[in-house]
Amino acid sequence: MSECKVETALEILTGKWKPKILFQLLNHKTMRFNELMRMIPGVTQRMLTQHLRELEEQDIVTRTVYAEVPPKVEYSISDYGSTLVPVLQTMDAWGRKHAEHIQNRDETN
Amino acid sequence: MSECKVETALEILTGKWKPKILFQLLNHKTMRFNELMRMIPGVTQRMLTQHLRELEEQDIVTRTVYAEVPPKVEYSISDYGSTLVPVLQTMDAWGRKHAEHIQNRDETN
DNA sequence: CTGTATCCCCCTTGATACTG
DNA sequence: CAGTATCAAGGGGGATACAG
Repeated sequence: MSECKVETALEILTGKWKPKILFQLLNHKTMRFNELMRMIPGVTQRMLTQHLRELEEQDIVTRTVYAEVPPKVEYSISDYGSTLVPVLQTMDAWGRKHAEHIQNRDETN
Repeated sequence: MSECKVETALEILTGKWKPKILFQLLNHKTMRFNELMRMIPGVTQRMLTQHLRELEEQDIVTRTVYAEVPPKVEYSISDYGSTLVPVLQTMDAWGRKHAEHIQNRDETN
């Protein structure tokens, strides 16, 4: 690391619901708004909309609106967004090890 | 990713000054409090103390106090904290590519 | 179904002064 | 030198109601 761009990645992931959104979209490939609401316990319409908009603005998520009644909107990880997958996997793997670390530390008390 | 532990890693890195602190400690191996203050423009004593304490609590950073007058305290990345390095490198690498992506996107406007 | 619009609260951060 | 104490500000997030 010659100069720190970690924060650039953090900007994308920072937001209470963003990791959860990405997790859902990675697993289901494409999802509608209500589907995301159902799969992410506790999120409100307001926050889901806001975070999806931010991810869309950052080219991570693709938003597709179908001109139908009732409205239908689908979300998915963009091609560019998929470049984040290795990052997420690395963080996820470390997070698992860290959970063990915490447990070991607390057991020896 | 079977279940999302990305947030566990995010908890460690979340905090306005934490990436900067880790970046400095990785480059200099061991640093005193004032040295960190000088190398991190804009940080206040309060925030530097607070974030260092959190990183210490999470076993990422080691704090060594020397019983001298005037006081001398040294900070460094702990052995366990060094397991974070690959994560930081992955994020940093992606951050660089993302910077290019942004630039290309804006140039074509 | 897929959102907006308001209002409110809390938590992080910052500014500043003080201390062993 | 390496902090702590106190107070204030700002923004992220939540609750609720409304709309195309």
